[in-house]
Amino acid sequence: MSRVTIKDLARYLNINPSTVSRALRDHPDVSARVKESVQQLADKLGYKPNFAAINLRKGKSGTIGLIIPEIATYFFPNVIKAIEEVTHLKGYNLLILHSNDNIDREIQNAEICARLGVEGILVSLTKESSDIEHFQELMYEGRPIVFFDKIIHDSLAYKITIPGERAAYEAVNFLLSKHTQCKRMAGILGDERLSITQDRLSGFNRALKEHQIATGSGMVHFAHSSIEGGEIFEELWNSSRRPDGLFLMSDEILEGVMKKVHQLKIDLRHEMKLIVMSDGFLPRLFNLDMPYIQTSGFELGKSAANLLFDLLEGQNIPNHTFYIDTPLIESSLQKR
Amino acid sequence: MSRVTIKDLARYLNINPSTVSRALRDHPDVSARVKESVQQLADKLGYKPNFAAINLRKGKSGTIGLIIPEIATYFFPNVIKAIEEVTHLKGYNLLILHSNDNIDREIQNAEICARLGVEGILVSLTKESSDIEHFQELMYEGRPIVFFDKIIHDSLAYKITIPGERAAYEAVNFLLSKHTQCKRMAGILGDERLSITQDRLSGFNRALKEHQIATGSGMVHFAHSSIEGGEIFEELWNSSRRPDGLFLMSDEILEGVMKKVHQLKIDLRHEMKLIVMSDGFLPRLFNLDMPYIQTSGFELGKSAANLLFDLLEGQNIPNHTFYIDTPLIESSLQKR
DNA sequence: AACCATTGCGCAAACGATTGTTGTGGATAA
DNA sequence: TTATCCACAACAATCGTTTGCGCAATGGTT
Repeated sequence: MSRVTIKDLARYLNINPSTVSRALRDHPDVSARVKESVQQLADKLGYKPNFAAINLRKGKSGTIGLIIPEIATYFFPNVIKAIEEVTHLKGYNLLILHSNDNIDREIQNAEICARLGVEGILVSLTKESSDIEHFQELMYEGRPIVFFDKIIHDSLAYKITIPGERAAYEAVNFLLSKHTQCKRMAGILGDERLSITQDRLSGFNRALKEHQIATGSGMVHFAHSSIEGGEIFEELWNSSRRPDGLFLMSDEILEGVMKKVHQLKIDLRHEMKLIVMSDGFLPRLFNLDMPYIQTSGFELGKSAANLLFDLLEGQNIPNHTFYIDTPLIESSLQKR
Repeated sequence: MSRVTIKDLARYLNINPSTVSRALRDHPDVSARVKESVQQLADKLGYKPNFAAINLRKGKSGTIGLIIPEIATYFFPNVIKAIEEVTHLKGYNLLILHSNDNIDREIQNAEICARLGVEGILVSLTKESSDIEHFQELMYEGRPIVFFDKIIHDSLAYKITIPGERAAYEAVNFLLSKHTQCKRMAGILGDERLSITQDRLSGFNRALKEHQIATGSGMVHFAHSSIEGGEIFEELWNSSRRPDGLFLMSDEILEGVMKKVHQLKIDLRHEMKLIVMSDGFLPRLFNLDMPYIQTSGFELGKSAANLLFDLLEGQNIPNHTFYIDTPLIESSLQKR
């Protein structure tokens, strides 16, 4: 592909390719005179190193792989952006593999990472992933892997996620305590198979228990899409036992709920308090006086990428599990 | 990186690497017996081909590059998703390079594509890109490039974009004609440097001219951020010559406007008609009876990727400029 | 003047896979 | 029996770069 090679330069200058290589990499064994002439010719002829050859020779690819279950969501674009920023800073390239929430594609993607020789991998699992078997091989080969966001808790791997239990607890606790004093809490969560759903569910339940509210039937619902989230909200709203407090675990669910709110022309203010786990975009978009737990995809991506590079640089990191901060924003009206 | 190589298999079976290679690729020159034993051993030892070696030998990378100015927007996540789908279908990998709306990074990214030997490139330009000089070299080398969305019109390259002039014209025309009969139109557009802004501006002006409305001062504004879009809206709203029709060229601007609408508790319905160019997400989120021109990032991404692969497959494509469909949705309430 | 250390460069072997050419043994045909 | 052909594998070169080693000059030290 790239036209002019080191050999070409060498031929042209009547010197050995090895000298050209060293000259270009500023090796001390090469005289300044030669270095200069090589540089000049390289510039003139537009020499571009061939990465495939370098990778082959060095056994490195200068690339890190990012495997994500979905792209077009509230969360992942910012994750990608942060990761891209870090990898670029470190002089690496980013290969993005999309699993489309499909375990088979995830396995394929792990394969691709192996074949391409990516040096490290960042993974957010699909709903369908119940283990990380398919990454074992990569890990045996000593390639650092960091699992983030959607993870398997009881794995030995490095992982970094949102402290879902704590955050959900805090959220629900906020609605149940002094400020708002909700009496009848409900929650709409995401796919049951996801680690983040289970985390947040635990926190939700702990808060209810602590406030001595029975975690009875009909209080927790799982939505598998934004639309289903809206439908569940409608049912809750029309229920004879309409809750006065509602916990939503994600922006996707909030989206569904808000659509229903608009569609049914509901005025929530005096009827039902909402609290969400969100990056803040939707809450601030509607300019509602809504509390939320801020979950930053950007921060998570950044931390995951930094952790990966620490590992790549050979740092010994005894702790395998990390959490990022998730502040409670009491109102989406307050400026950040 | 990958542990076991063709050489290892060959040594183990006491045969030549070339035979192993052919056996694995099902070459007719290899007997069934040998093929089978090679396959078995390869499976058992978990042989994985080394892409760097293959790339080097074949001069191909199996990778296509995607260069985009921004990730976390309304538009690009869906573009990426579509492109990823197509490339995956074709058995290629996708390398995503982020220019962060910075011309220097864009040039860097072009470089990286060259070095890595990507086989084809998809590019959406930054605001700062005023030419495509930095892609010439890649094009000389015969690597197909497709520019999409944010392009340079008077370049000879392959390009595919939204028919912004037509679409904006249609949008404004819609507000000015029978249904709504707006009399005083204004427009909020994006960064003046972008091709898509200029396109849409032309369409806007043409529609005004055709309806014999002076395209006087104070009617067209350029917003460089979502927030600025909101501020311009506020000014327009409070202006003594408040427009009764408003054209917004993107979701980013609509976002800013809607925030203001909520913040100022404005009821637009009888005062000001809006029309937007949008992928439909925001209009449907608010459940407003809002017309919009649908601009689908997904469709654009898909078409761009397909065009690139047509080129890669050596098809002769005389036409260099393509447009995607942008239907007028008369109300965001109607189901799609 | 003989010696040693340094400097600067070439040589050649890798990295892992592919591929054109050559070689070998056995079957077939004359 | 001998010439011919085919099926199957081995050989070797190659992709572009890197790197350990060797070896000539060079210059400085006794």
